[in-house]
Order: sequence, then C-alpha cells, then structure tokens
Amino acid sequence: MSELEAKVLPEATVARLTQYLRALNALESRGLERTSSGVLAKEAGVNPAILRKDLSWLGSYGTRGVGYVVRELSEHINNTLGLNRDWRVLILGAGNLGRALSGYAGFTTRGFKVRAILDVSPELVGTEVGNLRVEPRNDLAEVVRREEINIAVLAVPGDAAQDLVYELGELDVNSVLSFAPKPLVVPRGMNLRRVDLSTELQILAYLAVQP
Amino acid sequence: MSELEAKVLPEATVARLTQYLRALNALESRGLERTSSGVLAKEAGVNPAILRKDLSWLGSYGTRGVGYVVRELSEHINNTLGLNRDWRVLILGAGNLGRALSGYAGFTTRGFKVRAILDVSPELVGTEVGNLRVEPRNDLAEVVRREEINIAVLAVPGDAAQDLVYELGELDVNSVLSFAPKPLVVPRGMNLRRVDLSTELQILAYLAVQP
DNA sequence: ACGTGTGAAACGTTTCACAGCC
DNA sequence: GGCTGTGAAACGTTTCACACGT
Repeated sequence: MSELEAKVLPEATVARLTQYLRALNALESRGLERTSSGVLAKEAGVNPAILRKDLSWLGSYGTRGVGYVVRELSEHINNTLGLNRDWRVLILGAGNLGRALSGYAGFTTRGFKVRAILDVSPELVGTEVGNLRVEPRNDLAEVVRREEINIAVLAVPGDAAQDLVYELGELDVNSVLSFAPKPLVVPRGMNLRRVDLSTELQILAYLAVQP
Repeated sequence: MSELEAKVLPEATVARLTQYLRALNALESRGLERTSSGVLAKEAGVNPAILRKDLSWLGSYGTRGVGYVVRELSEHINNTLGLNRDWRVLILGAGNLGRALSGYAGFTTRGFKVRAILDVSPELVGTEVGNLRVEPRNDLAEVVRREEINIAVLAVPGDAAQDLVYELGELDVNSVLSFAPKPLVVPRGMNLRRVDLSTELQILAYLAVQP
C-alpha cells in the first residue's frame, strides 16, 4: 500500500477546503446544524458540483437526499488540513507590512500564533508590535529554536529574501509564506507560497484594459 | 472581425507576463541587451517552453537562433498589460494593513499611484499616511471623482467589504483587489481579485502535514 | 547551429449528468 | 423527491518535440 505516499489532495481542492471551513463556521454561527452542497457552495462562492467532488476526496461524510452535518464536516476538514494542531509563526521584517501581518486577524485564528518578529534595523529592534518585541535578525536560529517555529512569513525586501529562505531551510522551518516580489529558489523539502501584491495590481490593470 | 472581443490572453499567461517584466528589468539593470528563453525563464523562475508559448500570444518578437531584445520585449509586454498608462489607486481602510499597503513598494511602481486612503473610524480620519491624509469613508463618491480613481484596494473587515464593492461598482470603479477574508459577490463588469492571507497559511499547514 | 514558434500530447481542473441511497 | 457521490466529457494549462528562419 504505502508506495511513496504522494500528495493526496489536488492543490485547487485544498485551497477551496479552507473556504468551506469559513463557510461552515458562518452557517454554524447562524444556528444551522445541517446543510447541503447547494447552500454551502453558495456561502463559499463556488458551484455545488465541485464542492461535492472536493468533499469526495475526504470520504463520504454526507447523507444522500439529506446533506451534511455542519459540525461534523467542519471537524473533518479541520483534521484533514492539519488545523487541529498548533502552528507557531515567525514574521521576518518589522516594517509596515510585517507589523500589519502580525496583527492581522486571519493570522491569529485557527491554531496560528505569531510567536516572534525579527528585523535587521537597529531602530526597529526592541520596539513593540502588539504584545511582541522586535528581535534582531541575527538571533534567527535562537528564536526558531526557542519558540519552536514551524511557519515563517517573509515581509522583507526582495534582496534579503533568498538568504533567509536558505537559512530557514537549514533550521528545518519548511513552510514559508513570502511577500517578496521575486521568485525564490526553494531548498528541497520546503513548501513556499508567494503573495505578490504588485502582480495582482498588474493583472487588474490588464483586465481593466480589456474591452 | 470584432465578434464580441473576449479576453485574449489566458489568465495564467497574464500572471506570468508580470514576472517576465520583472525579470527583464533585472537583466537590463545588469547591462544585458539581448536574452533567450532559457536565460529569461531561469530569471523568472519558470520553464523555457511555457515562456515561449506565453510570448507567442503577443506575436513574434524574438529572432530564431538568436533570442529577444530585452528592451523591446519589455516595452511590448508593458503595452500589452496596460502598464503604459496611469493607474490611480484608492485604499479603503487605514488600519495596519491599509497603511502598510499604501507604502508598499510594489504599489507605487509602474504607473500605480496611491491617490487616497479612506476609513470609517473618526480616530483615523485626518491622520497622515505617507504623504496622504486619511479621509472619511462617506466621502467615497467625492474622492473617486476628484482623484479619478480606477483601482480600489479593500483593506477592511469582511463585513464592510461587500457594501463597498457594490458602491464602487456604482461609481464605475471596476477593478478591485480585496484582502477581506470572504468571498464577495461582484457586480457585472467588475474585475475583483482576492488575496486571502489566512487561506495561504492554511494551505501551508496542510502541506506541512503531508508526509 | 541555434533558439524561436507552435502543433500535438499529457496533465490537471471543472462541469455535466445521472445512478444510487436516504 | 431530493441530494450525494462519481464516472465521463469539456475545458484549460503545461510540457514535449521538432520544423523553420536566421
């Protein structure tokens, strides 16, 4: 059976599962105990067919002719996504973006805890960000160990990003979310996701020009 | 000829074109005048085949056996993406994220200019953000007209986002970049792109759990 | 000889449509 | 009757491989 156990869920499915979770929470807080692919899909902003196909990857958790039990489904997606454990986040860069991210609601919910924030600039080191104090960039290794970091967020200028990626890899931090506007070379075994704000604007510009 | 003139370039191609632009800039600043799909692809972090296929949508701008002229290609992509005009950006929400975005380098390059920033909170209205002053949310219509806004960025809590989207649609601002952690219903003709930070973290969590 | 430009194959994702079960 | 779960079709995207122009 255990061949080499490749990735199980399609990438696109994983992205949508997070949306279903949010939608299920919304339904639950509205007092609903059961739902259907139609209702849930509407809440999540997708079409019902793909929602059912996505859920079918997790096994049969619905009842034909009836639908899904909100709490049960929500629990199951949570487990599948690995959100039933603690994720300790380190933010690299205490500029505007880094500070904004450390307080961002989405970053502090569902098991994600921002545990430390680092910067190179001596002016920023020591200043307060939320309930954290900015620590020096050179303490990276020590901070990673002390706080048992498992996810890093790069909110640094493009030039600094690549070195940090390598260093994080050495320290066995293998999940990185980068806001640096550059493609990065990722060490073996690292999962890196990029959010590129200027790319998003440029795509909008293109779409706006279309007739 | 002009049927109804649908979108010309595949979505995925548009996203990569922005990366090629950045890569071309990097090559140019290194003094290179010519390049090839191999070199450029490496710089942009993609494979050469798809780069050539992407560029073929724009027409033939390379020379067989030789490659591409950096400046020429760069210019051409710029035009195709509509980056040869002015884009006047409005930021909605002057919280941490909104303030960070207004100063973010990617937001201020290549023809994009942040022209105004709005917030509902009386405490924030009147405060300075970069070289702008936060204006009251209720002045939305007036500000859009005054600054001739054509792109809006939503850095507001999820609940406020949907109303703003409708209102922006009325005001003929049809390009919106949303950071609200919710799917939004978009008015006809509007282009909306979402950046969902907590979704990104959750995807990382899932990937990290994979064996 | 070399690197582009591009059909054709391979792959991934979404939509359709309906059999199966409650 | 209604809604799930899922093969099969449709669509979109990436990769391959090579003919063609310089």
